[in-house]
Parts: sequence; C-alpha cells; structure tokens
Amino acid sequence: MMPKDELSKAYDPKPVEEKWGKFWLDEGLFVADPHSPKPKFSMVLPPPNVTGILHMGHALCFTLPDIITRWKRMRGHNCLWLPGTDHASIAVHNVIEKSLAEKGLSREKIGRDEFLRVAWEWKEKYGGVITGQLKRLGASLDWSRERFTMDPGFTRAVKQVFVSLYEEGLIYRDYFLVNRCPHCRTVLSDIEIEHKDLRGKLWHIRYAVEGSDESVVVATTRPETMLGDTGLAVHPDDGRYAHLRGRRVVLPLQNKPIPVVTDERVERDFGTGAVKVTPAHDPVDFELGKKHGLEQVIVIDGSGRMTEAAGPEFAGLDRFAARAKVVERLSALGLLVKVEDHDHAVGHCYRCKNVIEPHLSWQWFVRIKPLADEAIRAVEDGRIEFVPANWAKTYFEWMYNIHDWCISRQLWWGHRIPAWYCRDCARTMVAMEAPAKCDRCGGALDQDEDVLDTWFSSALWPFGTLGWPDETEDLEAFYPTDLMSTGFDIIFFWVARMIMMGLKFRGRVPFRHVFINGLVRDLKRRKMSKSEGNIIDPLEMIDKYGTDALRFTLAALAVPGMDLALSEERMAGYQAFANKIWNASRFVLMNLGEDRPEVREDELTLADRWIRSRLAAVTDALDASLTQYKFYEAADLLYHFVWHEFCDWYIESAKVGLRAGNRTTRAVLADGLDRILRLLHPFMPFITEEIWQHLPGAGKSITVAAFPVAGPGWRDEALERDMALVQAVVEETRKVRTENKVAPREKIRLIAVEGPAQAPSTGSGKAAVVRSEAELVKALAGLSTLEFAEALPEGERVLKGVAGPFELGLVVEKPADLGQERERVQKEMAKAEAEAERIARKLENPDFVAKAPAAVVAENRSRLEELSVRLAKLGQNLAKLSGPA
RNA sequence: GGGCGGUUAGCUCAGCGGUAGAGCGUCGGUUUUACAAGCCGAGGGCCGCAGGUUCGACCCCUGCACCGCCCACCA
Repeated sequence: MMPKDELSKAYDPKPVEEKWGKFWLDEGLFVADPHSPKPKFSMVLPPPNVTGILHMGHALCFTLPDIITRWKRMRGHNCLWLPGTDHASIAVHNVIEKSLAEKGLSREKIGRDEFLRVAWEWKEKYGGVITGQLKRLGASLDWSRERFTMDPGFTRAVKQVFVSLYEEGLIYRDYFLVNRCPHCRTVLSDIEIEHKDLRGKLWHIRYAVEGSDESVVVATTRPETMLGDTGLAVHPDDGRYAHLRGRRVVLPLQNKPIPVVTDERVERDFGTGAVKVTPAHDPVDFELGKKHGLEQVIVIDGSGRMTEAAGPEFAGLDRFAARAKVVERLSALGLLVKVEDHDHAVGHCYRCKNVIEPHLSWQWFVRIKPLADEAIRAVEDGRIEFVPANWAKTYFEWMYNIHDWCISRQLWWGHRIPAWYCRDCARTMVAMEAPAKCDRCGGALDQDEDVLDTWFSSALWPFGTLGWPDETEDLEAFYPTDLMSTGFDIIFFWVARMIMMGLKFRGRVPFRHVFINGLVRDLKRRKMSKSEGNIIDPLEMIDKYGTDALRFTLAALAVPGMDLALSEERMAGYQAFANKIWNASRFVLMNLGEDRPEVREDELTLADRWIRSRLAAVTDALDASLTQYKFYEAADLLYHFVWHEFCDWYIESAKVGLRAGNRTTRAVLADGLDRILRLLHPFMPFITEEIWQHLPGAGKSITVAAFPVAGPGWRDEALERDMALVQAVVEETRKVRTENKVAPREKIRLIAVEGPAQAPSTGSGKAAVVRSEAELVKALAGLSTLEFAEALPEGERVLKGVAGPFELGLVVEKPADLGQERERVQKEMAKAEAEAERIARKLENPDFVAKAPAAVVAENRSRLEELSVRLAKLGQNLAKLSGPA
C-alpha cells in the first residue's frame, strides 16, 4: 500500500496501467487451476492473426468477455481465458511474398523449405506484436497457456482430425469446379467469396445450327468462356427450340460442333432462352455438363490466363483482355447480335478483392451434412444459445443449405495435408506420419503439396488448445467452454465449424453461449478502413484517454448485436468519468485514517441509509444486466450511480455528517467507495485496482476480491421516497434561485409551509423528514436558515416555489423581477395544466376506469390530485405576483 | 429473389403496452477546499408514414417508404 498523499489531483492512467498490468501477470492472478474446487468459467480467445495489429474490432471483442471473466472471477469462479494466435495462411503469404518480391524473389524461386524458414523467422519476430498489444487492453488472459495454431501439439490435433474424418469417409478428394483467386493463387471455399453487384454487359451471340441456315442466339455475361463451350442448353418444353433436340450447333471462333441438350434448369424467360454451356468455367454449367455428359474444356488457367485450348489467337491472354478480343472477333464476324447493360453479382476474393475464377481441379473436401445435422440440433435444443437470439436464424439458414467444404489451399504456410500419393499405382495414403512406401505396390510416395484452409484448424481451437487428442486435465476441467464472443462476420467461417468439430470430436458443444458483437464503425457509421482513413486506433486511444476509458466506452456502446458508432468525444467523456472516480476517491481517502471505522447502525443518517439502499439496488441491477450480456445497460447503471447518486448527492450529503464528526458516515463513505470500485472493476480494471490498494485493509488484488453483494435489508424504498422529498425541496430551491438570478454565494432564508393533508403520493405528512434533515437541506441548497411556518410572508423579496406537499418561500436580498417571475410561474402552470388535462380526460373515460388495472387508475387519480394542488398553489402565487405589478 | 436489422432531442443511442430518457453538443449561471476533465440550472421530440388491435401504442399486428447488412446457380 502506498501512502495516500501520492494521489495526484488528476488521474494519470499510464503509470497505473503499467504497474498493475505487470503485477497481475507476475502474481499469476489469471492462471487457472484445473484442480480448483470452485465452479469453473472458461473461454478461449478468438485467436488474432499473427500478422495482425490490434484494431477496434479486437478491442471490442476482447473487452466485453474480459468484463464477464473479471466479474465471474470476483464471484468466486475458477476462470480460464486462454489466449493464442492464428497462423493465417493467406495473410502471411501476402506479407512474405511481398517482401520477397521487393528483393526480386518469389516463393517459387526460393522453394518450399526456404519459404517456410523465412515465414517462421518472420513469425518469431513479429508474431508477438499483437499479444503485447492485447496485454495493454487489460484482458485477463492466462498467458501460461498461450497457444499457436501451428505449434506441435495443435498440429497433431489437426492431423488427427483430418485422418479420422478421412477414415470415416467424411473427407474426400475430388475433381471439382472450385473458386480460385488468380491473385492469391489458391482455391477458396464458397464463403470466402464476396458477391458484389457489378454493372456488366449481356452479350448476345449467334451460334449456327450445324447443317442448316438456322442459328441460335445465346446470351452471356462472360463471352471469353465461349471458347470452352461444349454444349448449348434449352428448356425441354420450350417450343421455340423443340426442333433443335439432338442436333448440334457450331461454336464460333473454335469452329467446333457442340451438342444441344435440354434441361429444366434453363430459364425460358432469361435472355433468349438458350444458354451456352461451359462446364469447366461456370458452376451451373459444371453440373449441367456432368448430367449430360459434356466435355470439360479448360480455357482459363489458375492465374486467369487463357490456355492453349482457347486457341492460338487467345492463348496467354489475361481473361479480361481475352473478353475484349472475343467480343471484337465476334463483332467482326457479324455474330454479335446485341449488347445490353446488365447488373450481376460477381465473386471477389475476400482477402485481396480480386475477381474469382471458377477453376476445375483436384481438391480435398469435407462432407459436411452429417456434421451439420448434429450442429443444427445443438442450437435447436438450446445446448448452445446465441446472444442475441436472432443470430441463430442466420446460423440455421446457412446450416440448412450448407455445401461441402473445400479445405485444400495451394499455399505453403499452414498445415500440410497428410496425404501421400504413390508414384506407381495412384494409391492415396492418409496418415499421421509419412508412410515409408506405398502399402499396395511398395512404390515411392509424394506428399500432397497443399495445406489446409486456416479455418479448418481454427475449428478445433476450443479443444485443440486444451491438449486434445490427449485426455488432459485441462480438457477435463475446462471443456466445454462457457462463452464465445465474436463478430457476426465469422459465424459461418468459425462459429459453425467449431460447433461441428466440437460435437464430432468431443461429443459435446464447444461453448454454451455465443455472444455476437457488432461492428465498430466511425461516427458517420462507416466501416473503418485504411483506405477511408477513418481508422480509430485503440492504442492511440489508450495513450490519449487511458485503457479504462476505452473499455468503458466500448461497453457503454455495446448493445448486443448492434453495430456501434465510436466517437472520441464519447471516450473523452469516460476519461472524465475516470477522473471523477479518482477525485471522489481522493475525497473519501482524505477523510479516512489508517483504518476503517465501523458502521454503527444507530448512527446512520438518512443519506447513509439512502446510499446503501441505492447501492443494493444497483448491485442487483448490475448482476441482472451482466447475466444478459447487456453491457451498455450495466455501464449506464454504474455511470449514473457513481456520478449522479454517489458523487452529486451522497458525497455532498456526507460532508454534513463529516463536519459533525460522524464516524459512521466516514465508514459508509469508505464502504461505499470500496463497493463501487469492486462493481466497476470488470469495466475499469486499472484505476479501480490503483485506488482500491489505497484503501485501509485492502487485500492482495481487487481482481480476486469478492464482487459486492447487497447487505441484508439495505434496500428501503420508503426511505428512498423520504430522500426524494428532501431532494425535491433542494432542487426546487436551487431552481427558483437560479431562475431569479440570486447570486450563488448569497445565503438565503427558506421558509417551508406544509400543505393540508393530501394524497399519500405527494408525501404529505413528511414534514418531519424535511425538518429533521434541515442541516442537509441547508447545506445542499445554500441556505442560511430553514424555517417552518403556517403561512408564507408576502413581499417582493419572497420568491415562491412548490415541492411535493411544501410551499417554499425564498427570502432574498434583492427584490425579484416580477415580470420574469410571472413568466416562469405561468410556464410551470401551463406544463402542469397540460398534464392534468390529459389525465383528467383519461379518468373521464369509463372504459379506462373499468378496464385498466386498479393500480394504474389509482396512480392517475393521485397524480391528478397532486397536480391540482400544485396548480392551486402556483395560481395563488401568480395572482399575488400580478397584484403589485 | 430470400432473410435480418435500423428509422426516438442538433449528434450518437437507450426504452418497447400505462406521466418520452441518457451522454455529448447548445444556452444561462458559477472558481463553494474531491474534481473547471468540475458544480448549479434551462431549453430541445406529431418516437419514419398509413392503417389496425387495445380503456390506453414509441412499444403489439398489417402494409408502405427510405437506409444498412447477410445469403442466393437467371447464364
């Protein structure tokens, strides 16, 4: 514990964050114990890419679960939050290949082994950047268990899963039309393709019917693929083309006859109703081709260039250049019938944004339906809950229509596919370790050149990180995990696949709750991107406003499932909040000695009891909010309570008790602060630890201090109403004096007159409360005296107000500006009248009185009564104001 | 084409059957020994539009409009 005079006047986050961030890790406060008797709470961190640097998306997605973890830890859970990083095949390739290119090298030039050596070297050097940044966020991760998706243990898990699925027939190899990115030079799965609507053209091309003068016009958005056409399809019921059945058409430019087939999938209403079929370059055509036994001619290669098969005129051209040339040639031949504008969706690579090319090749696939079925059930029957629940619908939608998953990638950085091919007999062997020779013919083997989709390994994260395939203590103790916090953009990529793999290999769901956070946008609701230049860098924000302010901002904006618009102003606001906490704490600490006084029940003031009642209410509400992952609600609760109840009312009230030397008020102040710090700690870990350590009798660390539980009998709503009445008198007095421009330093006399007995809700009969709290009212409202009388004195130096059952008279030095005062009273009356009228109308409605719940009717009745009393008093005041003027 | 979200104060957002809320911004006052990153006070809203249900609708239902996402093999 440091001496308290070290608390500076303003909160300076930097040294505090450095000190406690290090302390928590040195003390191993976040290291989980698989043998702990406490209830467990576990999570795995969505592993950021090793290439990554921390962005706001990370900050949000890591701050929110950290709040939950810290809360659970303080509530006595044995918490494990396991960190790690992802090898991110394509991202690393892009980085390494770029640096190779700068040296005039390429991955082909240096070869696989050298490439991997360079990649590992790079990983060792830069892979720690993001983890270092993560620590600054204050995320309470167990770094003793940090993992990497390509570390030896995890690699074993990946191989094990591949081999098992292969042996079960759930992984297979096939010659299939897949998506290939010519830039990244690898194939991709369906969900790695982003469809964007582009303004394109629809070219109508004439194909001659073989052996006749007739011709057929087809429409296409990709004329260059016609070079690979191997058929022409029409609808079987289309009368226009009935006579073409069984005939052939001649493919222009290639001068090659191709058959006419009929298929119900042809839309008669689109284009001309006749469609060219290019089985090697279009997914629909691929299926049509298979069904009708059409040839597959590859005219575009994996780099997006035309092949020899495209003909000497086109071979070697880029696909887009070829398109222009095909159109030009067709036009010259008079075969281009017309060209229309046509918007259509074009697939783009999700990494590099280039246009995807359908590509026919041998690839590995996961037969996904059997895995998906069980994963669907797990969400249907509630073993897994999405928060907010409507994301389950998105999940189901995808899972019901799921396609087999292409998992091979033509890359080197990643998990190499554990498959070997015999050079002599075409035998394929799949095994954990390289077999010595072909088990059928004894021939030499070559390992598959490809690596696995990065998401294939990510899918195993929740159990692969805990030691699987070994049955470890960690696996036993911490699987299934409790919560997965992630963005909606990777529900398909990651969440769904973790569920499938977890169920398949552990027989249990990988996590119980999936919290879906929104996207962090800028103030104008634009996505943050480098090209827009609207990135808000979390580290910069931490330097500027402090980690706690950043965390609190993210929490306060985190409405489940909603995107959030981040603003620096907001962060500055929460920086001010941190400072407010700091200063309130300074005040409390200043009034404390070396030890904390005991609360004596009989010495508790109204304000003391009130703040304890409020504390009890907030504690319960906070638990409820966090249980439902309503971070914004929890943050609001705390902000409002700390600033506007504890600071604005309680500390100000407590000063009265402190001046009187009340030990119990000091005790309540200290206890209140202690509780507030603990309630706030999950949101603002650093500042709360720093202050808490200054409290007499503090424990080792607030991270493991007990989360507050409301004291028995603290909540007292009747007492809160008493306090509300005191507050109403204070507020009315402040208002009247401000509006009459009475100097704040002028101590005025206040005379209170309690009205006749009225409805209970007006607080009638509570004069005693205000009377006994006279000192409090005087202090808070800046009064010289507070007197109680039968009637208010008259005169131009008496300003009048109404608070609950009281008429208030403020005796001031300077006469009031009657005109202005009259205006003020009139405005108040108008407001009250409008409300009274609305309520009266409601009460005059017999249906309302008969059908609305009795309590609602009663509430309206008493409110109306209250208003009429108020109106009467205001009316009298107004009359008197009008008199002498 | 299917699905999901949004539309509330100048801005960013809560609320979701019973008297319209917060933060920031605006306006006025204020250096009262925790805090001017503060304190005190004020102003500001036909809760997207049109119907319906209800004693009562920002809230529930049905349409519509606009904005934003996701999915999808009309070439």
